[in-house]
Amino acid sequence: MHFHNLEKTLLEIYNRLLKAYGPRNWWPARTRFEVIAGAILTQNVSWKNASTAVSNLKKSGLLSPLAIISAPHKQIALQIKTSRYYNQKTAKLKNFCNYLESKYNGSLNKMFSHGAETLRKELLDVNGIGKETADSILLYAGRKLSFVSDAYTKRLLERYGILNGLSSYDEIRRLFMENIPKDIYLYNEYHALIVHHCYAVCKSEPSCQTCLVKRISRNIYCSYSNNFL
DNA sequence: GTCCAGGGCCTAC
DNA sequence: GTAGGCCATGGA
Repeated sequence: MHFHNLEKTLLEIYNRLLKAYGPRNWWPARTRFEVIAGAILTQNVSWKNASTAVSNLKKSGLLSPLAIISAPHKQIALQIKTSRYYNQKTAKLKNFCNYLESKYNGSLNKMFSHGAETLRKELLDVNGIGKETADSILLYAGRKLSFVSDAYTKRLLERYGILNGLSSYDEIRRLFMENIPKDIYLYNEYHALIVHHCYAVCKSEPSCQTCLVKRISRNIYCSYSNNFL
C-alpha cells in the first residue's frame, strides 16, 4: 500500500507538529520496566491517572517484576487504583512479569535481544498486552522499530483523507512503517506528537470535527489532499 | 449530573 | 473479523 506522495505528506505532518510543539521526549519514565508498567497502566485512562499509579507502585516498593509476582493481588490493586480497571490491570502486570521471569529469567536485556516483529508476537501472547501496548513497549522501552498507532492516529489520518476505509490497527501501523524513514527518533516523536496534539492541545473538543479540522487547519497544510485541514 | 481519558479481552454472530 | 459488553477512577 504505497501512495505516491504519502511519504512527503506524512513527513509534512510530522514537521508541522514538531515545529508547533517541540520534541515531547517520551517516554516519561526512569527505567525500561517503568515504561512497561506505565504502558499497561495507561490503557484507556489519562496519563495523569496512570502516572499516579506508577508512583504509588514505586513508593511501595512494587515497581519490579519479582515484587509484582510475589505481592498479593489486593496489595497491588490498592496501589494502582487511580489507573481505572485496577483489578484487570493487576492481573496484566502479573502476567507480563511471569512471562518475563519464566522466559527470560527476569532479564529485559535478554527479552529485548529479539527482533521487533518476533518479540511483538510474543508480547501479544501475554494476556493483557494488545497491539498498542506491545508497540509502546517495543519502541519506548526497547528502542525498537515498531510504530505505535492509536485512535488519535486513526482520526488524524481520516481527516486528511489518507485512510480511505483502511483502518485496522495493523494497517495504520504499516502505513507509517512502509512510508516514513525507519528511524527510532522519528517513530518516538511522531506518535508522542500526535497524542500531544490530540489530547493535550485539543482536549477541550476531543471527539469532534472542529478539533481536528479547525485547529489543525491553522497550523498544518496537507500536501497529500492539497488542502488545509 | 455528564463526558472522556495515551485499550484489551471475551463472547456472539 | 467485527460489533458490543465489560472493566470501574478522576478531572473537566
